[in-house]
Amino acid sequence: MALGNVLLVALLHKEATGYEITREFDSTLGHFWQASHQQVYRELGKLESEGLVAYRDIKQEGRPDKKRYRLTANGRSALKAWLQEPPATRRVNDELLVKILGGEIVGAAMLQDHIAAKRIEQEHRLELFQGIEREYYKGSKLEDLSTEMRLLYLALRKGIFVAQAFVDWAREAESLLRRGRIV
Amino acid sequence: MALGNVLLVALLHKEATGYEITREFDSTLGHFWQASHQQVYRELGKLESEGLVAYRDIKQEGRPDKKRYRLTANGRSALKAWLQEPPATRRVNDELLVKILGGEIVGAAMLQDHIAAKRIEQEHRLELFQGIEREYYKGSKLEDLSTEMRLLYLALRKGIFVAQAFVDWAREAESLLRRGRIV
DNA sequence: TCACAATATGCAATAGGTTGCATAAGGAGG
DNA sequence: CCTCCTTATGCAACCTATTGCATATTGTGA
Repeated sequence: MALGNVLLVALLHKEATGYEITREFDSTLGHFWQASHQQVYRELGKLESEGLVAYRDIKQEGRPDKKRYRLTANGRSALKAWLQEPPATRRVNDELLVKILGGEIVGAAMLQDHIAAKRIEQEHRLELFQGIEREYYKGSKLEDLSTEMRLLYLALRKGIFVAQAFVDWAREAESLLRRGRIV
Repeated sequence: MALGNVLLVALLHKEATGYEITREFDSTLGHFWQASHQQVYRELGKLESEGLVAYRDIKQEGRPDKKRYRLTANGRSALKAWLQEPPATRRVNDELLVKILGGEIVGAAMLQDHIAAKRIEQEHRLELFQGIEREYYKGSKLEDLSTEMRLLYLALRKGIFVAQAFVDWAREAESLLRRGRIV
């Protein structure tokens, strides 16, 4: 039921259509959770049938009506119950590490390529996050921002710490491989 | 097909039964990839039907025969092809961050609890990894170890960097929450 | 002695996620 | 003018993963 609860969080401060929520999964919310538009529509339908969200139709000519969803009182209390549960532990599935383990049959150069590609990805992420930090959080005091923005700050800092750690590790690993110390 | 390829990596240096591979998913390999015994047996059956692994029966009295699986030549080349593909990008699903985003309705104390629980988990991980590093890698030179052990060293270092970053972030976040700076 | 964990396999049902396709109109660029 | 992108929804088939159950023996601790 995790995705359902993520949708409830997305509807916490505003009403939205499935399409708008999908847009959010492509931007900010996508750094927390990812879902396809098919998943979003299917799950919104399920939440509606359970009475956790309700929608009103927005008439449109020539195309299907929009459904603008909002949280119901039941939805709000179901969300609260979920938020109070300790977060579930996710299964570890680290394809890069598995590929490193098979490094003997592909060689050091291939491993360096794989690691460098991920490092560059994380460097971009890091720059993006640091840019957001400078733009929104470095000028003003935390107290002057909305609660939502302050909570986002915690999440942003997590992104920065973890991305930086990955980049640091990748540089070390690439250097060891380059110097022929591993394979 | 990711799990299938992980099983091929597990069979790279040795033959093994489904049960033995499941044991590995509970120990070292579990830090890279996790899978249940049901998944392992099902996937081994599929790999066998595709000719990527083969087994010979080990007779046992009173209980079902063991199947000792080994990599075939086809399996080895399928694995090589997979190892050369750049690792797929995993969907982001960070339940803790989503719960932080909903922090307004549960309050600072609950968020601190959730973050602290994850921090303690990562602190244990970190201690475990640092223990392994001291035991296997601090005494001897990297060159004196097997290739497999050297590759494991890269993975171990990743675990240390990432766990440390999480712990550092968690301490910062807990401190901000404790001082009432967020909610 | 009795219960429970470990060894060793596997099926079935359900839940969750991916991929492909379909519809339909307006606007932008070549 | 024609194609592609964006807006806006959704079904169906498939693949992957989880949960619950089932079997059968040996060894260990209470």
